[in-house]
Amino acid sequence: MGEAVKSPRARYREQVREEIKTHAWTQVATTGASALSLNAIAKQMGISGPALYRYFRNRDELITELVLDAYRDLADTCRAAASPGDAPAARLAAVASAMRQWALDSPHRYLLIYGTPVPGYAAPPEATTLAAGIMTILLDAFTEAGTATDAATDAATDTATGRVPGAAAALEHHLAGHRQWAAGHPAPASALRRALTFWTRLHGVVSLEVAGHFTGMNFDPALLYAEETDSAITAP
Amino acid sequence: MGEAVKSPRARYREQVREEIKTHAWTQVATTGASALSLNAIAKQMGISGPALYRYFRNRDELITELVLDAYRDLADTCRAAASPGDAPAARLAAVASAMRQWALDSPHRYLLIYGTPVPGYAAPPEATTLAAGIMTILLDAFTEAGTATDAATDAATDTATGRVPGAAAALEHHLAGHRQWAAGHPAPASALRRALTFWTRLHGVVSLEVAGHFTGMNFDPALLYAEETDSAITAP
DNA sequence: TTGCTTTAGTTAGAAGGTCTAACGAGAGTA
DNA sequence: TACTCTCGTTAGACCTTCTAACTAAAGCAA
Repeated sequence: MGEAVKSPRARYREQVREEIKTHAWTQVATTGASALSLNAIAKQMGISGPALYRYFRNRDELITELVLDAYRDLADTCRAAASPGDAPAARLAAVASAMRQWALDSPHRYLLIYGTPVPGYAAPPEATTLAAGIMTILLDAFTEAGTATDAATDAATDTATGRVPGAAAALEHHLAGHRQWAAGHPAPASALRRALTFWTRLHGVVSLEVAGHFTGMNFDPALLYAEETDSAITAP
Repeated sequence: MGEAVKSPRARYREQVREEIKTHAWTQVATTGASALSLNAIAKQMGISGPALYRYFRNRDELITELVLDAYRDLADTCRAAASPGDAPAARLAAVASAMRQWALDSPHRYLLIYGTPVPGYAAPPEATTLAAGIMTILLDAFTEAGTATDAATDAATDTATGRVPGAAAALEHHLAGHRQWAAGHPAPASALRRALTFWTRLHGVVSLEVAGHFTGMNFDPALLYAEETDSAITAP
C-alpha cells in the first residue's frame, strides 16, 4: 500500500533481479538446476561475476527464488484449470491434465520442485503455503464429489470385493486425526485420503516420465496418466 | 570362465576400484550424488586426486557404476522379498514393503536411480536390463494373480460403478500392442497394466516421501504407502 | 551548487572442483 | 637381467562459488 511508489534505485534493483532470474530460467530449462552457474549468467548480462552477489546473497537464494516462482506458476496453472462452474470430476480431470502439461512444458522446472533436493538446501516456509494452495483445489473438488456419490460408493463397497476396508479405512482414520496439512479445510477424511492419493499417483507417473524412465519402454505415457487420473478420481 | 585366475595387477586394480566405490557410497549416503567429489575420495584414501583417473575415466563413469550397483541391489532386494512359495498378493505386498524400506534405508541411493537425472548423463543399457528384471517379478505375480481372480473381477466390474472401462481398457488395449518392455513375458494385458501402475503408485509415494515433501504435513507416510500398495494389488 | 552517503560495479584472490600432460619409480614379465 | 607396463606423482589449465577492497556514480540534502 504505502510502498506503491518506489525509489528509482529500488526499481532498478527489482529490474536487474528479474533479468537475472530470466537468464537463470533459460539455464534451468536447458541444463537443469544443478548446472546453474552465476558466472555464466553474469557473462550473458555483460557484467562481472561478483556483481550478481549484490542481488542474491548466494546461489541457494537464487534457486529458492526460482523454486517459489515455479510453485506459484504451478498453483496458478492448477487454479486456472479448475473452472468453478464445472463438476468436481471434470475439474479434477482438468487439473490433472494441466499438471502433466506443465511438467512436460519444462521438465527441469518440474524437477526443481519435485526432483532430488539440492544438498544443503531447505525449502522456504512459503513453498509449503503454496503447496497447500494446490492441495486446497483438490480438497474442494473431492469434498464436493464425495457428498454427491457417497451413497452409491457405500452401497458398492459393502458388497463382495475386498476393496476400501483395510488399508484405506486405516489411512482415513489416521488422517482424521492428522489433518493439519489441510490448513483448516473442512474436508471429510475420505476427501483427505483421495486428494492425497490423487497427488501421489499422478506424481508417480509424471516424475518417472520426466526423469526418462519410460524412454525405451515404447508405450504412451499419456494413456497411463489418463488411466491413473481416472483411477484417482473415480475410485472410492 | 577362462578368466577365473587373474593377474596380481588385475586383482589389485579390482580391489582399488572397490575401495573407491566404497568411499563414493559413503559420500553419496551423506551428501548426495550431486556433491560427490573425486578429490575428496582421493584425500580419504591418501592418494592424489588425479590418481583416481587411472581407475575411472571420469566422474560420470563412477556415478554410472554406482547407479548399476544400486539397481542390482534393488533388484536383489525385490527378488529376495518375493518368496516363490507365497501367493501372488503376498509376494507383491512383500516386494512393496521391501522397496520402501530399501528407499528409506538410503534415500540418496534411491534418488540416484529415480531422482533428477544428472545433466549430461545417460543411463547405460544394463540399467534397462536390471529395471526389466524387477518388472519381471511384478509381471509374474500379476499374471498368476490375474488368472485366479479374473472371473470375480469381470463380474464385479460389469455392474453399476463406472470403473475399469474407459481409460483402463484403453491403456490395456494400447499395452497389448506395446509390450516390448516386458521382454517377452507372456503376461496378459491386464497384468501389464497392473504391474505398471503398481510401479508408478508406489514410486509416487516413496519419491515424495524421500524428497521430503511430506515433512511438515504431519501424517504417517507408511499408512499412505500401505493403502496404495493395497490399491495396486487388489484393484481390478 | 556543493558535499555527503549509499550503492553498483570493478579487480584480485582464496578455496574448491574436474581433468590433462608429462614424468619418475616400481612391479610384473620375458 | 632387461624390458615393458602401469601406478602415482606434480604442474597446471579451466571451471566454479564467494569474499575483500576499491572506484565511480547516483541520489539526496543543505
